[in-house]
Formats: sequence, C-alpha cells, structure tokens
Amino acid sequence: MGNQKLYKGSLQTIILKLLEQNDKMYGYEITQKVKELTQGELQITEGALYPALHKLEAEGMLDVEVAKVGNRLRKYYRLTEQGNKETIDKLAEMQEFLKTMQHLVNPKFSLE
Amino acid sequence: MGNQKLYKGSLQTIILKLLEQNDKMYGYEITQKVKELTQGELQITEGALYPALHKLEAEGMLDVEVAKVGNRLRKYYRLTEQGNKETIDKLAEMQEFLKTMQHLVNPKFSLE
DNA sequence: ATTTTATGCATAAGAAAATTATGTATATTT
DNA sequence: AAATATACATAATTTTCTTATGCATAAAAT
Repeated sequence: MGNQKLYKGSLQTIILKLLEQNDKMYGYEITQKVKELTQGELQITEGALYPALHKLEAEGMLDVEVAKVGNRLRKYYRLTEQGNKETIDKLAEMQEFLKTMQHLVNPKFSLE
Repeated sequence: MGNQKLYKGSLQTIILKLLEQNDKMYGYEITQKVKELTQGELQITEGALYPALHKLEAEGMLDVEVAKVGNRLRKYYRLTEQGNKETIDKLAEMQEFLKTMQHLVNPKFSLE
C-alpha cells in the first residue's frame, strides 16, 4: 500500500491530467490507469484518492455523475470549465518543477 | 515567501544532493545555493529548512560542526556514511519519479 | 546616525496532503 | 467456499510544509 515515490502535491495534478485526456473517469479507474501508465511505479491509494476527488469537486474543478453499473455504483468525474483552466496551470507548474528538479539532481548539470 | 512549486518530500533530497556535491554547508548557505541554482525558482524557507536539517541529523544522515565566523554562529552539516548511502537511494528515487511524472504529464507521451 | 537589508540560527501554530487502518457491499475467479 | 477484484468512503495519525515570530550580529542605504 505504501507508495514512497509520490511526492505530496502531485496527486491533484495527476488526476487533472488524466481527466483532461479521458473526458470522464471514476475513482477506481483512475487508480488502475495510473498503475498501468507507470508500470506499477505509482500506486494511488484510496485514502489519498477519494479525499482528493472530493476536494477538487468542492473547489469546482470537477463535476460528478453517479452511474449504476450492474449493481454497483460508480462516480464519474469530469473537468468543469474552471477545472480545465486549472489543469493547464497545474501542468505548467509541474513541468517547471520537473525541469528545475532535473537540473538540481541530474549529475549532468551538477557543474553549474 | 511562499514557494508553491516545491512538492512536499523533495526538500530532503535537495539538501542531500547539495551536501553530496559540496562536502559541508550551513543552513543559510543552502537556501542561497538553491536560489542561485534555480534562478530564484525555488525558495527554501527557514521554517522548512531547519527542522529538515535537524531531522536528518537525528536520523544519522548528517553530522554537525559549529563554527564561529566573526561574531556569528554557523552550523556546518556534512553527510555521514549512512547519509551518503541514503543520498544515492533518494536521488535514484527522485530520478524515477521525475521520469514517471514526465511520462504522465508530458503531452508527447499522452498517447500511451 | 538611523533604518533597512542581509546574515544566521530557532521554534511554534496551523494547514495540506499524504499513510494506514477500517468499513461496507457486490462481482468474479480460484 | 474462499479469495480476489471492483467500488465507494472515512477516521486517526503522520509527514512536511507555510506563516509568523523571536533573537542577534553585520553591512548597506537613506
């Protein structure tokens, strides 16, 4: 269940990015998609995911749509207009961070 | 003074990396070095830095050496043997994370 | 001369975002 | 029949910050 490699604050961005690409997704689907895309490298825990989804919804970034599939519930989330804008900002911020960190920790850049 | 772009958990790695390259450094020096290396992109706050240094010391990753320069104190930190090993692991972990996140958020890879 | 900025340490209160541990329930696989 | 997968949720705790504050010396600016 541990994750170790997910730096705090990046989960929101991951969720937003996936919803940008996939129009609508439900929680469990997100955990599976992340696992698949990262070859198991990142494991999103439910205890982190659901509160994060609820928060994004409360902030007006996501809309929810409950669906009954078979006999089980699914909550499909999709980006609101505001969520779309926020996603662009968050992704830009993440790119900046990745660049900066790469610069800091990559031995190739250690001379500067 | 906010930072916004420093994902939680990365500060430790930054400290360790700088000490790997610079043998010994004191707190204030670290804040200035990070600012310089990142062109002001990352600003390490004292409220984050000092507790982090104390924690790394308590965990046996760092040794301290107090020096009096002029009339002011400096606490020089350097990596212990254990700290050196930990640094290698942390850096590898960070590289993995950067690669994974790049993969996740970079539009070039969004097809997979 | 005095005020501001820089240097240098520290801690405390609070917030944010995880982890870990549960809980509930249905569906599928072994 | 038992275990695993699907699907949601929350509560307690921990980690790691932010923000604010405090103390003190040195240098630069007004």
